[in-house]
Amino acid sequence: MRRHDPARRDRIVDACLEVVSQVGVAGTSHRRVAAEAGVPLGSMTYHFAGMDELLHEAFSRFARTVSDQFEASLATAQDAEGAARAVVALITDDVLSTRRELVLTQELYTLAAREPAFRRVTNAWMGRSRTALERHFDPVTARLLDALIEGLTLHRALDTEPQDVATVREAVSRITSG
Amino acid sequence: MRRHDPARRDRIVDACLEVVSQVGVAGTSHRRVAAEAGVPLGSMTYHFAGMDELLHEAFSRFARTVSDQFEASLATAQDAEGAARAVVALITDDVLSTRRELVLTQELYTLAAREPAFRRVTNAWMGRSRTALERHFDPVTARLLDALIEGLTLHRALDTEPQDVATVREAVSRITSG
Amino acid sequence: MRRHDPARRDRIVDACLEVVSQVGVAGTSHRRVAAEAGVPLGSMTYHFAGMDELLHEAFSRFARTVSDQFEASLATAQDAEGAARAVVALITDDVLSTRRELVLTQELYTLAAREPAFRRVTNAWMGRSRTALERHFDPVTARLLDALIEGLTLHRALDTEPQDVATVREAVSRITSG
Amino acid sequence: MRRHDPARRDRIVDACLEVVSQVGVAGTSHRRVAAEAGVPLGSMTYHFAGMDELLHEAFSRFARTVSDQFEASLATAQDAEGAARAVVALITDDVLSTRRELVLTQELYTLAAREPAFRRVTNAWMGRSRTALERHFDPVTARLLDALIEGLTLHRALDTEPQDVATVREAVSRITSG
DNA sequence: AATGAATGAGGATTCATTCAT
DNA sequence: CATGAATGAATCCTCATTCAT
Repeated sequence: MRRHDPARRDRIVDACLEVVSQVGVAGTSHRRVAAEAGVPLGSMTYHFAGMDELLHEAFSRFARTVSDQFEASLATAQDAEGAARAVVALITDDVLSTRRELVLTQELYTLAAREPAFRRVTNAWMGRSRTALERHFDPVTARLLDALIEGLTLHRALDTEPQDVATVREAVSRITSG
Repeated sequence: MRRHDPARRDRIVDACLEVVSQVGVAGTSHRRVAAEAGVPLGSMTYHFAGMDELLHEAFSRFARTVSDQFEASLATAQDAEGAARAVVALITDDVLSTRRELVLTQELYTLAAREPAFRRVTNAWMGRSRTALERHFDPVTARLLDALIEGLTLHRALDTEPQDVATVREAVSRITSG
Repeated sequence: MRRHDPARRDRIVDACLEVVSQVGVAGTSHRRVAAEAGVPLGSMTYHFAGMDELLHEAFSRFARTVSDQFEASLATAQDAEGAARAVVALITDDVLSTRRELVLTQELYTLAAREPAFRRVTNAWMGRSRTALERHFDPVTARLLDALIEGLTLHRALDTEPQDVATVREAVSRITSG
Repeated sequence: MRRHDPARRDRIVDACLEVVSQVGVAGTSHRRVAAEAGVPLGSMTYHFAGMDELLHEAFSRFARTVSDQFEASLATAQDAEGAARAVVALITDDVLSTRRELVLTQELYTLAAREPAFRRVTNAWMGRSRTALERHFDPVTARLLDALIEGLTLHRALDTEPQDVATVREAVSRITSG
């Protein structure tokens, strides 16, 4: 009925992320996304050529969102020490501490591990992270820090026993005082 | 026809890993695994209660295999320095350097991010890695090293531009000389 | 091919009754009904959420059809005596005298014995029968007559040796002359 | 292991009735009956040629059991008046008042409506009932009473609103005082 | 421009039955 | 004598996609 619904595409993309976070890429179907978005099933293949296109758009948005938060966090730091504190905070509090974002990140990496199109998404994401870090650290340290953040965040999220902040602080300290 | 085929379960599990590495958990079906293993479709749900049980067994085997290689690599090291070299070698050469293992690892993490049963698999894996590292490093360093390995391996695998060995060596050095 | 086929639902419902009458609820499958209706298998779960919904609709239609015949028969009666004659005729000639209707009635009762949703169908049916009878008899007699019809019809249908009309007439006479 | 387990057949038959009462003939399978009886699946086709044979044996036993109770109830009656009271009691209290027996009876009738082999079971049952009634009533009354019992019992079981005993008593009175 | 109706392919799973042991 | 292992057929259902409107 509504002739022009420019928000519809957006709504579908958001719904897609929600569905993926709930049932995984494996369980995500046009039907489920359409139901979640409240749009007719026929809309799906009208707006998106296929599941791959939809997933690509959804994960691009997801990566950008998380990346924005990362940049914003680091932007507040005045010096390297402040940046290090921001990094520790990011690992221990933020982003992937929520189940939803851990799940979506992993789903994206899984796609990236297999398909180049999604690897471009993760590469852009990693690129932005490093650029943000390079405002406070030298390129090598930035790269190492980025990898460390990745590893600590993941292990922290998967681990059953909680990792204390002191350990994270120690790790960041060792990498940045190279 | 063949009444007793004790190796059949094993063959199905191996076939499952192969299929997952090719088309992902999302694309893995009883049909495909059965075809890959060369067993009738009916065998699948006879030997395994469902897809979940099969995936669990498959990823448990995968984790154990990779973990064994990890332990074996570290076991040859005579001292901390040798262990550090082994770690660098593991990141730059071994295990996940192949696409197949990167893909399977990510698929496992994705499942672990959502389902506790698979998190137990990753936890056991992480536990064994740390124990192996603790034969050469103190517990905190072992834990940090483990996370670093994770992050570097993943970024190395996803990155388009190859990461040089020197950077990895530098990272390990910083973490272990804490 | 045919985009709009509004009669399709109806045809499936009719086909379902036909299949049930032939092989019973136990032997009724989407496949068989689809084949009988001449529609693709995929249509089945498109038009009906599941077997239960289809059976419910089919038996609702069946009950209504039989109930209509019952009402029509009684409507022609001018007085109680005529109604009694109509009842005798119903038991000895009509409705369940055919195998198909006996079978379907029993299948419905079997479902009703187990599932409340189908019991609502039988209750509505019984309600209409009694209302029709109450146009000629007092409520208690109507209720007793209804039960008697049920029992005589069933026994008549299951019995190997044919029951004579005189016996049925005698039964109706005893109940209505209370 | 146990070489001789003569009770096994019996146990399977009982388990079959239990399964049918729970999920209907439609849902009864060798697997379920085997599980209920605690016997290996292979036993099923060893002891019984097929599902039909098993069902036939099970329902024969069921009919005999219910029939025995019927006879026993009537046997205590000293005269026609006592027999009438016993009949009222049977309808209002006994046999089919329990869901399980209603369900099994309907399942049996459903089979009987379609297959002669099961009709022989119901015929034998009806025959015994009438013989029992004929010890107190003339043949025609016995036959009518039998049908009335059938109808009242079924309607009582399916009806949502409870039928009072007085109505049943009235019905029996009208039929027997013919 | 947008969609509801429709469908064939493929999904997991359950099944009765067979047969070597 | 009895059964556990095995399987191919059939089960219901979900799916992405097509197309007339």
